[in-house]
Amino acid sequence: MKPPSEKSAGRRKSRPSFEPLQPHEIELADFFVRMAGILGVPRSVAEIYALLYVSSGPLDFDHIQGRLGMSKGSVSQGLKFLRDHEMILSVKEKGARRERWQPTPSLAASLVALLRSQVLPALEQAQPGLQRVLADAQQRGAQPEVIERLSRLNRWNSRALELAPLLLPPPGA
Amino acid sequence: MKPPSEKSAGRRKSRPSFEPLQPHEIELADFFVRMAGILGVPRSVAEIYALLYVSSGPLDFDHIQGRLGMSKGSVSQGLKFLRDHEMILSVKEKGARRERWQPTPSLAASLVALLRSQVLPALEQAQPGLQRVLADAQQRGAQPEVIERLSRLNRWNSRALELAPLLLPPPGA
DNA sequence: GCCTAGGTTCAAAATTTATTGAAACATCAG
DNA sequence: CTGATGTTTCAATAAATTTTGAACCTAGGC
Repeated sequence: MKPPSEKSAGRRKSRPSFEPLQPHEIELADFFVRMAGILGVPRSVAEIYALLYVSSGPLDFDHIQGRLGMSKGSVSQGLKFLRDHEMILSVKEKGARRERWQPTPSLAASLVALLRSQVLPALEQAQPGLQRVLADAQQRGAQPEVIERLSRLNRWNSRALELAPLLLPPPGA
Repeated sequence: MKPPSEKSAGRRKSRPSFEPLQPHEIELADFFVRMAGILGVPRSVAEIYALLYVSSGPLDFDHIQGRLGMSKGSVSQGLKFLRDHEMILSVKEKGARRERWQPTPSLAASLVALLRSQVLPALEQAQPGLQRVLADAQQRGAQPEVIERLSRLNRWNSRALELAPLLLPPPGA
């Protein structure tokens, strides 16, 4: 209820008002959205990443929300996803309360981390089940053709699990 | 309305009645469903593939529908998808009307074809857009950091397009 | 402690995607 | 041609996923 004592001396508080995405920004966002779609990553996440990717400096929460015109919830969840997959970094300025975000230096590394997080758990979880399916088939005296298929599947799974830590190292390298 | 003249001499016509999936079949289906999910392939498609994969001989439309308990439409669309991506082969017996299906010999090749069909079009379609975004940034005198990022993205896209036909050859090899 | 800027959570709403089933189509035997 | 079998199409429905927004935390300044 109290009227603002200062007009707008530099720290605006009420209506930040961000401009909508420019055509070139939209184009890049479309690209990221499409690519993300292949991996099942939601549109909002791709949009956030794209915005950070074309922006010169790190952006804070409100900028992202404002420029993309998306809800707080989506921005929060999107940043969480990108953080969890090591696709963005926070740049905290000393004495400042807000965090500001920028893309991780290597997009390649980011993608690898992303794939890793999707494929690895599936492979690991499948391991015992696949072995059981093969054993079962052998026990039942299934056709050699089927046994062969299931064996190959098992070998693949094992090899993939062995190779994974080499191709997709967690922290060090 | 006419009563069956023959009891069940071998060709049953009214109630084929297929048995539901066995535990070991379900386990394998779960694996394929999970993996397919990563690539955005629908559950029903993965289930069909899994069933063909554990089955000894080729299966016809009705068997697939019956054992998976899914609708005609889903089976038809699923088979179309698998056909289009060269993941299954039809084995037509001479004189028989129905087609019978079995998985392509190489699952690896199938997966490659699948990836190809998802990623390549996206890369191709993105090419001009990405170039435009980069040109735009240069023209606007954007930060060197941003220019560098966009350049790298362009180089990647180009290289991926060059490599694609080598890694993922369409017919011959 | 108390207040507030900054951010998270999560159930409900909106949107997207997959599945169904009835009608249309195709192909072959007679 | 006719009738039956085998398959595809596609609008309607169901299911899964994403987005929203309001309530709820949390840390830091006073």
